[in-house]
Amino acid sequence: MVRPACCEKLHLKRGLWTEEEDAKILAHGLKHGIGNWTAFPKKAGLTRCGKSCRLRWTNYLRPNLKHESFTPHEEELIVRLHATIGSRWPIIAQQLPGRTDNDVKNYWNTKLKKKLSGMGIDHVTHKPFSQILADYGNIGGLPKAGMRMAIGSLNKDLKNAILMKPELPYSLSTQGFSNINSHLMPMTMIPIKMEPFKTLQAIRLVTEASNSTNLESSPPNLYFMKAHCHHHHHLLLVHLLRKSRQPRRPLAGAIFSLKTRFFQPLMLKNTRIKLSICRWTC
DNA sequence: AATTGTTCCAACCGCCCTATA
DNA sequence: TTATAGGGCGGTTGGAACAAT
Repeated sequence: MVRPACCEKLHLKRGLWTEEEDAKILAHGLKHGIGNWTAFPKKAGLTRCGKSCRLRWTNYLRPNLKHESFTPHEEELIVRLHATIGSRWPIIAQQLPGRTDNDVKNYWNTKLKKKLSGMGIDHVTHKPFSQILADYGNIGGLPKAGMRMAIGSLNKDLKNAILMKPELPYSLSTQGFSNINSHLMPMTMIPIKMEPFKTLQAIRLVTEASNSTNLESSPPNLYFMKAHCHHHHHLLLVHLLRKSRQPRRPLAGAIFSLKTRFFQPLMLKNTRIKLSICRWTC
């Protein structure tokens, strides 16, 4: 059966929203709920496409949204999370009550990128420019320990993975950003309240792996994350075997636990790894 | 006061994944 | 299994507001 077209844009209004249109969305959304966005504009008496209505609602009109400026604490959280998982704005916004992914993305693009650059920090790698230059000078001389390896050298690289350092080399204060050399702190010293960051780190690693793995043309890729669970240290080794862009074909892999010393099968349904999967691996 | 340059953010675009028929 | 719609997401843009000249 063929469904009606979702976004027939011909003759539909675009651009900035008027107060009258906002009032219609609010009145209908609060009274009847959202339901199907495609059907929403007609029910609410709007000549916009459903996608446009959804955007207006989620980014501006829905209840409990904050419209005031970002606080220093929110700034710091955004930078830390971006350093951990990159531009996964919906996940970052989930940690900031009342903020939307669009808010966070805009704030990053207009303020925080410049602020980091002004501090001499690269907003992509979150490393000082000086360190990037130094690393660049060492290309070819250092192994990519802990990120990529052959199966035959497992023991040596397990050791490297345990010593893996966190990615963010600085912290932010209420007065601005300040460097505290926290990159020298081993992952095991991160307080227990930082657990969500470990989970996010896992998302980043697995996502990077899934983006770069090609079974046909390159050897299997192995990626590490370290995690604590019930006072036992586990080294989780995610072994990705399949490029995930193939629709409906799960990403196959395995995790290795230092506690059990066994590989366990791991199936990742798609590249956009959800938090629940990473919690399962812990 | 007029012009030009810059900043900011709401909204759009296009791609992707999932659900459904 | 395939085709299609719905919805989520990251990147980008248009234009209003503000600042500088």
